[in-house]
Amino acid sequence: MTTDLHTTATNRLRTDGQRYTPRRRALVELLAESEQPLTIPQLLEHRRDLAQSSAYRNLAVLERAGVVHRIVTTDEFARYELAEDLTEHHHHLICSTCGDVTDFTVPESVEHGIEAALSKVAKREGFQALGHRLDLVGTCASCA
Amino acid sequence: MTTDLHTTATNRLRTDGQRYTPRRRALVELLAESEQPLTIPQLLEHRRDLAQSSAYRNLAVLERAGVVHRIVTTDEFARYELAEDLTEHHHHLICSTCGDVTDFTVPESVEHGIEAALSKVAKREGFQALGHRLDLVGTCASCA
DNA sequence: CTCAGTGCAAAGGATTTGCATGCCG
DNA sequence: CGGCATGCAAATCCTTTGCACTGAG
Repeated sequence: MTTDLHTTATNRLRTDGQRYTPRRRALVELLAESEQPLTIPQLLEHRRDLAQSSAYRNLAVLERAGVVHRIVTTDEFARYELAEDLTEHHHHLICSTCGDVTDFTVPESVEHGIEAALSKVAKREGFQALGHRLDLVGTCASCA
Repeated sequence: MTTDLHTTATNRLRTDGQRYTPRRRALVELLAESEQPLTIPQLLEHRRDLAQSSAYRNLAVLERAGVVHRIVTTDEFARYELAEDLTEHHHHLICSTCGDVTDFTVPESVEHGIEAALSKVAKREGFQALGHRLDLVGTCASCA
């Protein structure tokens, strides 16, 4: 299961002509262990041996290969998480005060309703849908 | 109706100890006329007489006062739109290639399902919900 | 050897801020 | 007059890039 993740990562990188190096693997592991998207400073804090510039570069490579996903909230840092298809489909609680992000899921039935409505819109607009994003914005427990 | 918008803006700014100046009004008018969120370069292009720094400052003031809302997509610029309660509740089609944003709405029934599911999650997490955000991410007609 | 990956330091670029001036109250 | 709003230019700070070095094949 965990091996699968790294195998998938290896394959996707290879498709993009890239290698799955120790640094890149470290980043993927950190993201896999975390239950919330992480900023680069957070990643660097967990693994002091990672160089900042390489982290930025490697995350960009991983994103191009479709292994990780970059999300931008309102605060100054971008956050990274594993690509949607490597995790469960989930949504984000975004704290508008501190910018922190927490994951959550909604019932299948709600998902279906959303999907149906969205695909209708996409068709109407000539938009090629890749996925949707449902976030709940508010104030987290610690900022309240 | 249009007057209402400016009256509301005036009041919200006043609450925050701010004035509704001509520059600020110009920004609000531009956003109200547009059917999609605009970046600051776009705003400046429409009104060449606005200074960049003042635009940034005024939009920040307007955001604090709850008159406009700032959204960040994947491209380098932040975008602004009127605050949710000054417009219809709507969602965004976000092009992951060019970063452009288009508005759309979904049926009431879908909205209700979403709201119900989200308020349940919020309660469980001790999260104080301010609103939700549902975006469809993909490739727009002109980038396809 | 070759070439991608890495780290360091310097550069980029959207956004913010300092400061002098202008204007509303 | 007093203080906020404005414009210009300079400063900030996340992110990207140049360059020399190291390591895998």
